[in-house]
Amino acid sequence: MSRHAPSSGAAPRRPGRPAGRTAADGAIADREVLLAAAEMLIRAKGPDVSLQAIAAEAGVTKPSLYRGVGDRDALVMALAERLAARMSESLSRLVAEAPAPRQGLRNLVAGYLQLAARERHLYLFVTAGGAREDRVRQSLRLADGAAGQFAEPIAAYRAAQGADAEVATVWSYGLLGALHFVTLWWLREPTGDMERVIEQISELLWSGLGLEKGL
Amino acid sequence: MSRHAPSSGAAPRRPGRPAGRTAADGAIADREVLLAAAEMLIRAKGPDVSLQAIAAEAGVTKPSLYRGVGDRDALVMALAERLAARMSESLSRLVAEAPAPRQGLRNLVAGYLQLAARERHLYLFVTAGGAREDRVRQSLRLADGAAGQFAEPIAAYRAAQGADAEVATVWSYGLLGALHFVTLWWLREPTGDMERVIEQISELLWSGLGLEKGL
DNA sequence: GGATAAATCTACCGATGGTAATTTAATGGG
DNA sequence: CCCATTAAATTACCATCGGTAGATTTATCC
Repeated sequence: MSRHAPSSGAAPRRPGRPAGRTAADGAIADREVLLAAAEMLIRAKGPDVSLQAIAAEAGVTKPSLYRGVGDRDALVMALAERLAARMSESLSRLVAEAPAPRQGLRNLVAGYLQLAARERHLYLFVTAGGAREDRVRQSLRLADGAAGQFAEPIAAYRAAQGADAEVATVWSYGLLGALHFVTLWWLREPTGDMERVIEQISELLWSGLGLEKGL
Repeated sequence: MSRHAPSSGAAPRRPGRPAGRTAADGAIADREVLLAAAEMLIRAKGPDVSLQAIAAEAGVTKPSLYRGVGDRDALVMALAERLAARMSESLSRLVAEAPAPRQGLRNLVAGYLQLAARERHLYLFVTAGGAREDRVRQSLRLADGAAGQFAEPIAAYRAAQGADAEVATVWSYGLLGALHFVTLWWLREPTGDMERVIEQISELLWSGLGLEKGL
């Protein structure tokens, strides 16, 4: 192992207040360092890393990790917010640079799938977090962050059309749920080409089932 | 004695092979008993029950539970299959008795939401199962069971229309994902009336976003 | 320079999933 | 009829994990 990080070995760091750290000078900076280390380790080792391993990766021990970011739920929450922010930025840019709304949706779907695939471990870590917390919250952590971003333009459009803008919240969760499940399915069975999947789910979200009969 | 809940006390049941049990006579029946006890306890105590508690509820101990149903993943899987079967049956009936396809979709959505709400604990147990298994599989357990049921009529309809029937799989996961997230959101925040939510998500799934601009 | 506060680590706890070793009863051969 | 073997269940245990209390060292302040 290259162990480009403090991992474990090195200086066992005897207990006690560290030299050169004044009262509340690094508390916030530490948090970023800890979260970055967590992301790094999750990318490397997968979504089932222990808090001890994360702390070690950051060069500290569990209690310090707790002081920095809180319990495991807080950690997953923080990483979910980070990832949601990155996704929101990336996706909204993709949508904005599309020539037409339909293309915007397609770009959104494509960006979502590709980003999730690229950040596979992190995506799974934040969407299927630990099991001892509230399970609803657990499953919606990432969605909660993104739903607000989705709801705004939907509500604006509906209002402009004179239609019921109340659909925005439900539609946001519905869209994210569809994206999420298709993403999971794709992560598990990345068969065929992704382009086709992107086109297919885009078509569903854009035009709906529109069944005339059957089902 | 009815003792529908051996829970803990009662006869501590000394070790050893039980009296009156021949070789492979009750192995399969036992499995059903164990699963029923698990369902019962999950309904009563929520989705975070331990294997020890489930075993105790069934009147046995952990190793017997293992012999009967396997490890925790196998347990969640088995209960997911049971629930998926119940939902499929119930939902397909609701769809079948609808006068028109659009009403069928609405009935489907309504049935899904209501069943999940009624079986809240069980639903959460099978959709947000333990954290030590494969996370993709974990999140899709229930969906995997239902996706097949959804795919068939979708494919049939598309084929009848001369359209690409390959969408069936992706659309199934997309639909289930949308239903799942809206369900979770509703379970967490059951505000307003459910009828409105049902109508809203049905509209999205039937007609799509159909945005002319924005997002 | 000594008391107090802060920051960190070591050591531990309780619970959990999972397994090994043990105990009891049925089964089958002599 | 008795004993070895096998099946089925329990008890006892292990490893790991999340989380916390207590010990330990350094900075800060009077």
